[in-house]
Amino acid sequence: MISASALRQLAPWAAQLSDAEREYARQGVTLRAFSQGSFICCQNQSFNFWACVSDGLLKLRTLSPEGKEVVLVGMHAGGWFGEGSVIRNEPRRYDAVALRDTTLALMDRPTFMRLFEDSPAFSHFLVHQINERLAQFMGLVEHDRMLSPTARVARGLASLLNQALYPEVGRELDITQEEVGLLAGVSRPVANQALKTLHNEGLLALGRGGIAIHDLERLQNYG
DNA sequence: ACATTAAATTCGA
DNA sequence: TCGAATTTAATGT
Repeated sequence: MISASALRQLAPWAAQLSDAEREYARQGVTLRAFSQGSFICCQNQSFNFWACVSDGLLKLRTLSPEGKEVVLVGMHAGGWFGEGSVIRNEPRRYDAVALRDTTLALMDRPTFMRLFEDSPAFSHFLVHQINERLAQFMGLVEHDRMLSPTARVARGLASLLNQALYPEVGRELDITQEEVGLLAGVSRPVANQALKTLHNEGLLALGRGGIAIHDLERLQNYG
């Protein structure tokens, strides 16, 4: 079971709950570690937890009919995912793959459903979260054909910096260029060139094992 | 795929 | 415990 302080740190919604609700939530959340490259959950299999990245990096992905990987979204510390499958009580619609050693906080379905039904503050958070995701995906559809590697990298990074989804995130990401490639669905050298392009345009600065964002606005709307 | 460089680790005083 | 030497990891082309 997770500690009260750890829950407070991971879950912005926890602060809005009553003491009793928060304690109830805490008792339904456990931590689990996943090693780099491992599958957290697989498409078409059930995984009855709502999950939060405590530490690490992962991607949600699916395979196109031709067998090509399509990355839906990358997630890092503070991001919650899987509420859709838990609410519908159905198998996952995509895979979650750990891109580095990662620990997740997992809330079991009964706890989730009870909070969802009984706590207005919790439901409010969920609406906010789902709405923000929807906006993100609508942005993707809107720019459907722009699939240049640079644009994909720009959008992949921007999604990790979404203030609504990651309240604690700053302007800096601890992420290697190889991981950027995995998130954007491009090779490492291509990610390197894309990052260089974005740097030349003044959108970000590159460091070893990290990226500093200078212009999130333009990164989000790249292309 | 290879060359370069930064960072992390080991080793010896 | 400090710093040099070595190894490993990330980056650039």
